Amino acid sequence: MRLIFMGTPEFSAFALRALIAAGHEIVCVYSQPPRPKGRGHEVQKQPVHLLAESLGIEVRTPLTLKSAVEQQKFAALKADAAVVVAYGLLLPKPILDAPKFGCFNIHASLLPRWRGAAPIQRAIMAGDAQSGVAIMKMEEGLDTGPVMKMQAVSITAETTAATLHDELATLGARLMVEVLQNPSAPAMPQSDDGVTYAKKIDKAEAHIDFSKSASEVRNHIHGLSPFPGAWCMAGETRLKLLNVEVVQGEGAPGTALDEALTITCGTGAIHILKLQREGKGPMDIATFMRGFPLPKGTRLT
RNA sequence: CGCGGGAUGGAGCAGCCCGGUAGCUCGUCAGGCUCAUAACCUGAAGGUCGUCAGUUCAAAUCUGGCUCCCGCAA
Repeated sequence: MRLIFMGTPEFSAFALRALIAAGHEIVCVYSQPPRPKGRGHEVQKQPVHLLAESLGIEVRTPLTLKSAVEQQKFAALKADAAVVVAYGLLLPKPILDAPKFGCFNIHASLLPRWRGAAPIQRAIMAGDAQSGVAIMKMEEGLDTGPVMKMQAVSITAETTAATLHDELATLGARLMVEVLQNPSAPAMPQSDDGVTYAKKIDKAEAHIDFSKSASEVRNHIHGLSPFPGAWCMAGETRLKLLNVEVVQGEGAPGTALDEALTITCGTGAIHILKLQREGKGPMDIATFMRGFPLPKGTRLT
């Protein structure tokens, strides 16, 4: 099929690769414009932008799709369908209606739970037992369209935002390819029950609160791992905790019970498995301790 | 020109301020001890101290450029 692809981050890139591998013709890619970011505030192109460019596909980066001009340019592509994955712009009705079969979206949650911006992180942070991917036919509302295909995956004690992201990106890409084999198949409207919204992650949320239960602390850390990364202070040094496990133990919240960074929480304790100190790369706990010993009794705040 | 930390044997760090031929923890290899061990003992190998230039009798250590990594902030 002649497809328009609209996406921005790495999550979307998985889908773009899969669509191309499935033999679809990508006539144009829409992505968020390059923005100053990172150290030095250098202007950087988005992952999907870079991928499309390397494949020789035309890339458009409009600031909005509300203008009639952009809408005409979009319609002029005469696409069979548009695939939208974490694009970052609202699609006005004229855009949604332009492609022959409409616009299809990959969303990383079991809709209607976790509509919105950060479904992967929110599912883990909330302690959900399951997450998943939904392919929906897009409507004007925020992630409200009828679902064409949905598949669940389980969230375990080891799941982090990174692992779930990759798993769902791969799964979502596969499901989208399947849906496009029969784009006019019936879709199931979303239930009105169980609707929740996944708010954007606020940096202020990333500070670890050891007074919560061990499993809550773990969910918080894993949901934000590795980005933006849940953190705490060890004296003057900022530590980003990446992987932890819940273990037995009690004491004043935030206290090291041993030399191996077992830290007490409100109830129970966590054992740190992987972390990153400011200015350094991620490290497993044994390696970290060789160069940065934290004695028993150390308080993390 | 957003702010800042870092680059030292395979890994993680110290040493740099107060220049003088490199140290710690671990790993590796060999041997020993032990019923046994991620245990313990003994010994060994392994580094042009990121890179280029400068200052100096002498630079990991001081000065300047470059490359790469990371934290914050956006």
